[in-house]
Amino acid sequence: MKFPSLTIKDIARSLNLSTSTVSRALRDSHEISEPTKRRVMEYARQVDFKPNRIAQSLKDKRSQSIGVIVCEIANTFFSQVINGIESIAYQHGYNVTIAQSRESAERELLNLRHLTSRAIDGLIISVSTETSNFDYLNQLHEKGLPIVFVDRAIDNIDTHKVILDNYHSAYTATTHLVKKGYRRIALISNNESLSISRERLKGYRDALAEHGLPVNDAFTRYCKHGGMVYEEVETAMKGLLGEQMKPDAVFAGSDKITTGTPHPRARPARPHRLLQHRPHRTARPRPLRHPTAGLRDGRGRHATAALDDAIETAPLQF
Amino acid sequence: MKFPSLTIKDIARSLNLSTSTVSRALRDSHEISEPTKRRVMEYARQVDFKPNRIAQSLKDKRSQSIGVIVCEIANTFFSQVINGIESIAYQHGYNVTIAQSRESAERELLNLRHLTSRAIDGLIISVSTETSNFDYLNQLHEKGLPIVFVDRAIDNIDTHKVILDNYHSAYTATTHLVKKGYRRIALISNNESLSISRERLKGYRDALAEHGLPVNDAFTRYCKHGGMVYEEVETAMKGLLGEQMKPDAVFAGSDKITTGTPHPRARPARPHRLLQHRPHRTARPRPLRHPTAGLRDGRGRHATAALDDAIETAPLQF
DNA sequence: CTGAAAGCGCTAACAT
DNA sequence: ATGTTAGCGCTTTCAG
Repeated sequence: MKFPSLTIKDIARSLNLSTSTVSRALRDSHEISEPTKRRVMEYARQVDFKPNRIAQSLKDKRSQSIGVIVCEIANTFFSQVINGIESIAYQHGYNVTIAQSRESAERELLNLRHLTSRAIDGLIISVSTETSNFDYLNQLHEKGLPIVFVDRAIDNIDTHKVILDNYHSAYTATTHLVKKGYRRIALISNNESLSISRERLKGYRDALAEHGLPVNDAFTRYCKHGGMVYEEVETAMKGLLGEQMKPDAVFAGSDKITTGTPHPRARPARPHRLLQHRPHRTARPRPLRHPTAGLRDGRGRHATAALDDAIETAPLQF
Repeated sequence: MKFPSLTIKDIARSLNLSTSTVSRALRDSHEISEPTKRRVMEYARQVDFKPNRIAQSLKDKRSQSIGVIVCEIANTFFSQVINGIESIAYQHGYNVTIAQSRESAERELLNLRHLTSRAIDGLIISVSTETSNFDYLNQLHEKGLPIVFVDRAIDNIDTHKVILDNYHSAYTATTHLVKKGYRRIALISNNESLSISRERLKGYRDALAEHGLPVNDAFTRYCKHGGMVYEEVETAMKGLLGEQMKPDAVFAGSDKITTGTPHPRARPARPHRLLQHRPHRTARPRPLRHPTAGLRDGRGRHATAALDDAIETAPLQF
């Protein structure tokens, strides 16, 4: 805050001590006598002294805050993720600063720059559907910024990732449709570049193949914005219905696509079956390649440990 | 971030200039010659220089970030509010740091202390159901921290508030039930101390009174935690059903109470009618009593203006 | 055990 | 037009 708040200097003056003594006393240093400590602590309590965290950050290059970037907060999935993150972060004295990419690679980059320049101790990110250039993230990672991916990860960056078992879930979903008797199962997927899309695609294709069904490329349609733009889902659906052999079922690759999938106007040979993708949760944390040894929290725990917790505990029920 | 990132000093050294010249050049000051400016800018771009915002904050006592405290992020209402806030904040170069009170006054206070000590330029808060002591908020307000209340406001603090027309909505809802022929309309309300509860209660009572129905105190039950705790809703409902003259309809005072209201096991004389409270939106900003004149954004706009925008544009559809 | 002084990175008043 | 210096609030050598 910018309004006059009292500082260590003020305390020092009032108590006729040096700032360093006050500083040390407040941090309960062993090199300060008990009486002095008490005097300082007591006085600090009285005047409700709060150390300026900004100054502390400048000094020891830690901000005690972690940045979170998701496509959209008002998305049940992500708001729950953020809930979990905030919860654990709070327990460890961390602040959470959030930003939305709105599925735009450009905004994501701007957010990234903004957050990192404001000094975050770690980053939790679910990349936007549009993101295809990972240079900046890679740079940050190589510079040692602890990064945790949620849901949408980047293959080439070797760091902690909390992701779903996309492959098997898609496989199971597709198999379900097959067992129900559907034969021409289409897939409306999120943007191709996303790891989750690729994995789900593979599960879908494998399921078809293993059940002796043909894998028709025309039956896979992509939505660049993951269904955020209504038209793209409509286009995908219309495209499918324009096929000579129309699909008799559609596997919608994600939430937004499901809810956005337009009701087909053209009457299909058989009513369409929309199956929402609800993968199981799997967490597979891997050791960080860059341990960033300097970063520890109050308990001496590695800073990234807090991030791990944050993610591990997030209620990823999708 | 804590890893070595280059500073103005480094640039100055490389370019054989003084740090102040570099600083001024980067901020496009008129007192720097064009050639020098270009040289500095160009070099800064090359090495991807990013000013340390922490240092800037320390200098000019502004953090360019606003704090948001809500009871819970994973609540459609609030996640949408936050969405709007982040969106506008982003446009104005502000960061958003969020914290959850989880309807606990204690956590709220801790969050408040944490956020303010980390220097936020403004606060947007929806107080917890539990909050009854507003001293700290008042203090902050009097110190000049710009505060905006969302949804749940505090009467005594005279600042911007974005609230719903609780009175009329409750009146309308109750009237609706009356017109449907219900006569013994109960109210399960959020905690009594909340302004929204009081206003809704008033609307409910007035509607009953004006339609010639008795206002029975036993027909109003409160949930301290606004329905976050399942038992409290159950208790309230059981209490109502335990009345000699059971209610024939229940007006649930908020989202969480609606969704949490247990199905009555006891068979009522007539099926219960749950009506969810969906007030219209009204924003009634009032001029700040403490203009905190020093606070301006890049465009010279008053800092609180940004906060206003943030709120004004938030999709408060409830 | 306590104090003086330097420094984190940046800005700005004050020289030149 | 550019450089010198001081200072934001805190921590931390380094000296007493």
